[in-house]
Amino acid sequence: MTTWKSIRCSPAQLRLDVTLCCGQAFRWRRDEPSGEWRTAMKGVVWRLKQEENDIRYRIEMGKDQAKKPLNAESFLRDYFQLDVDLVSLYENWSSRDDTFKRVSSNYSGVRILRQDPVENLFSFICSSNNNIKRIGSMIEKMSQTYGEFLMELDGYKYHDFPLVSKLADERVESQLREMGFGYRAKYINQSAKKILDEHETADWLFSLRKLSHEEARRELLQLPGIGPKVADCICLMSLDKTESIPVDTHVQQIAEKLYGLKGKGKSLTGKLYQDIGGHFRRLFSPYAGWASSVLFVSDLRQLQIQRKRPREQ
DNA sequence: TGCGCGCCTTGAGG
DNA sequence: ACCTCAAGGCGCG
Repeated sequence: MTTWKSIRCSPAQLRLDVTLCCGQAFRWRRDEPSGEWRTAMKGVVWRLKQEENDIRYRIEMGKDQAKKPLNAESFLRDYFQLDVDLVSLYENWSSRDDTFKRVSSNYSGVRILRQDPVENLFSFICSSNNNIKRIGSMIEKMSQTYGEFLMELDGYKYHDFPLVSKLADERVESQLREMGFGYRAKYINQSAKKILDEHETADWLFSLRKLSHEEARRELLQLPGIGPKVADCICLMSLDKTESIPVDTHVQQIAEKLYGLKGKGKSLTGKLYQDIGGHFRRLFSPYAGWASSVLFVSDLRQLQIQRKRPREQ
């Protein structure tokens, strides 16, 4: 039986509410009324709660899931990259850029997760021309359908994220289409097949951590449904490329409104994509991707609504 | 090679 | 009812 334990960690170093629902991971859910954040990973259910100076945590295991030993604390330290001192980074970025200083003051504790590349990759194939809310429900359906069932907790069924081999099955494309995935259904199925065909196992994805940003990016771009932006998301969020800057519509708007960077038209050309990334890298290196994610969060209307909720009652 | 354009699915919000 | 937009990618000219 597991019990609650805690890791010393201030909200300035990590804010669960913003970090877990700002569109980098899509399977965390807030449980009410406990206020816990819950998800399934590595064969167990994770329960987290933010306290004043600690992150409290515990894991739940199903009956036959004591297979492999799992050090929960070291997993969480790795997943949240707690060795990275976020407070120092904010100070550094703020000292180098007044705009960041002003904008970030309302968004402390926004941290890049070190995710599983498989989940990260297939989640972000779903992200194209889509919104965070719907991406979340799509990933949820995918996990319920193809991921291993772990256990039920408080009436909710928890599944691991699907194995690549499950997503490579012939029937997956039509099934995902029926589930409302649209044109992304084909990309998911084809990318899964291609990974297994050309690289034997999904371990290949983890091996990209050892490559440079440019090399890893070039590999990812070979997969269907993965363009420059999604490749940079994967590089940043699961492959340790801290300088990777995914430029989406939000980052583009911030670059234009707050930093005066704009192209000739309103479309995001390859040149503008590189200019924006280059500008932020000059400002915020070597953790430029982390800094740009803070700016990204500040532009999310979805979060601004959520932030007001607790005060209204 | 680089760029601009239309198209691709769905569903929430205006 | 109709439009736009949402962490875009692809194929074409």
